[in-house]
Amino acid sequence: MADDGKVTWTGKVARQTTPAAIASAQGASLPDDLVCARFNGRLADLQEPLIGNGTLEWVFCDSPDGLEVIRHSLAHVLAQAVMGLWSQSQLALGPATEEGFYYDFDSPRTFQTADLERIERAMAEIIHEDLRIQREDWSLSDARACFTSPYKRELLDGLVPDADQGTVTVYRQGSFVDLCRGPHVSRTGRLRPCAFKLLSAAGAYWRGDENRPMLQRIYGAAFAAPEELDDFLARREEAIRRDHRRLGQELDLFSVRSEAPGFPFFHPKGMVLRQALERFWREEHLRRGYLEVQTPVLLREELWHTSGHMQYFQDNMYFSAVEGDRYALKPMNCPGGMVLFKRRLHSYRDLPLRLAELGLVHRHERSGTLHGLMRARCFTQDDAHIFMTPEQIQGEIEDVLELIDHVYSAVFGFSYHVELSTKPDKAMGEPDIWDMATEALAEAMRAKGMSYQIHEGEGAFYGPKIDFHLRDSLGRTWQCGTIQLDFLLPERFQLQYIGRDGQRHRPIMLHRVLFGSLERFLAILTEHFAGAFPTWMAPVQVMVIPVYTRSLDYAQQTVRFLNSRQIRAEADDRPQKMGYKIRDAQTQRIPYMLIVGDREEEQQTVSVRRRQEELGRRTKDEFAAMLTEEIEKRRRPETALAGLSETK
RNA sequence: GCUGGCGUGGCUCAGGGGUAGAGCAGUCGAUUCGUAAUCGACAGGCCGGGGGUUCGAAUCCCCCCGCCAGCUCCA
Repeated sequence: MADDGKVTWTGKVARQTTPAAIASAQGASLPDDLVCARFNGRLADLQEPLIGNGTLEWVFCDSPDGLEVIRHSLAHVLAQAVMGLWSQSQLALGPATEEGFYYDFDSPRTFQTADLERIERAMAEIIHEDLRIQREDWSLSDARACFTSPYKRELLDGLVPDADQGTVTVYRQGSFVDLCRGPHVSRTGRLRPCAFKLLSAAGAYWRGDENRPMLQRIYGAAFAAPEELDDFLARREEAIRRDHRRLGQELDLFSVRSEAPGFPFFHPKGMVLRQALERFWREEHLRRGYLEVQTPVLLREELWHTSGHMQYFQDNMYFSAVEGDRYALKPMNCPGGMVLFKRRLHSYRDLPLRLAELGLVHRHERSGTLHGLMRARCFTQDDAHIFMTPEQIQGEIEDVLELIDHVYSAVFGFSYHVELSTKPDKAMGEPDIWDMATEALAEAMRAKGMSYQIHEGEGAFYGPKIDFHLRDSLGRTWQCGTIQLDFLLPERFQLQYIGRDGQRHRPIMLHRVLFGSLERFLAILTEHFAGAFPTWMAPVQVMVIPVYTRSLDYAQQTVRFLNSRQIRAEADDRPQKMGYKIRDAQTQRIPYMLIVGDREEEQQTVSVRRRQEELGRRTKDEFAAMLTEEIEKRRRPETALAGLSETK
């Protein structure tokens, strides 16, 4: 057997032959990193009797499948450890996850952070004992008799037992027995080279249903090697350092206060970021034939009946009553766009009509879901509603796809993937309309040669959508842009245009956002750049730092010079040493520092420091020209990791 | 919303029945210094809010509010 995982074995398998036996027959002892086997495409334990002929592949711990099995086995070790410590606990479920594993318990013990360490030690002991992990086939009735936990019972009831044998698989390690599909590593000692760490304990609903009991879930991270776990933990630490709520505080960008939970306040510096983003957004849209509009935030309730929001979105809406009239705060911009389209009769010559709006929407979000700017109760959608004829659908979708690609890839340097979200359970309109709209979106993506995944049942209530998920510098993905094709709202609002034939026709509408939410996009950028924004966005682009107090006049003169060239520059006039001010500017992620002392003043130059890098002396004109170009081209830092958060 | 944890000066945190502390930031003064923290003084808090227990509560108990993690939900 080779250790590269590619070696396969093909042949007739006698009943009761196991992968382990085959490996032994090949004359090798089982290597430590062999996790399990894949027999005819299905994962199997090393000790599992194989049935029929087929191809056997070895699965090692460095493969995705191998790692998943290891994590799953660790979940069992966790369960065994918890049962050993608190035997009154009942087991629910414990699968592998993206980075590790978890197990859900119903336990009289409320797990505390301090317990995690204790559990970890118990787990290490179980691994040290090198218990055999035994797979067993049980009859359904035996299983029912053994597993008294209501959760296991429910799982048993949901299982369709093998039609002939009526058996379920059970795994045993020492005194611990768990109902499980498997596969698992053959002995707990096989987990020894792996690295794991228990991360947290928190509540989780049984089967993810908020109407069912809440269990306690213990999360762990696990990797095949200690270095990978270290990497993972380091990435987690970095994510905490970059958290936009923390940077929002440190860089004085925004805050959410208890006076308005979920409704963010933007500070002057945060406002500069917003405006930079908005200016950029307007440029891109005006260039592409969009017209900007603004629709009211508060509209009469009647309108929301027409749009279907009262029926499908009411739980997320805020209401108000004045002079006996009932109003709703808009949770979406589309109905306002509809009203605008209807303000007069349109000709086919007006189409496509692209109405763009930076619209502030309000949605009631449950308190536990709020998360800084990422999840707020009001946010600005960078919306557009494109009204068009059927023939224009394809071209319009393609144009939006291009716009989004330009902004994500070229300007911000994000990679992204695309999903097509289809009809949800709670949806308005007929299935054939949905099919038509979904197909049109798919067709546009095919025409552009884009690959996409299907996201079943995740569409909006009025139409299917294309979702854009971008990947940030820490490898996390965020849903931002969407394109939604809507045949229903134009119908409900009875939109019309006069066609070339002189007859009235119904337009079709495209909803789309690019950033999704301006606030959330800013949060993503904050974390992606670790607060070290590209110069064109930076709240303060240049900090002029006088070396001596006597240099302050020259520093202020330099600031005025830069301000007159539309550069956001400030002078640090505090009576502090230069190093102090440099450190401060660095901490504030200001992209450029200009050091000015006697030498600079004499020659009318500035000493340029770009973040940590000294660029030497330039004339003021040279520096301004260089910066203006960088700003106008909206150049971004070499890597998003530039100017990191740590203190030297 | 649910489960658990947490709320002490602008920020980060110590104190856990005897009446409030540090560092940073701020103000004032001294220091004139060349690429990541100069020194000193001063000022700043009804210890999230409301009830209760107690001679006495930041500290113990109850109820609210907010924040954090996870679940559920989502741009």
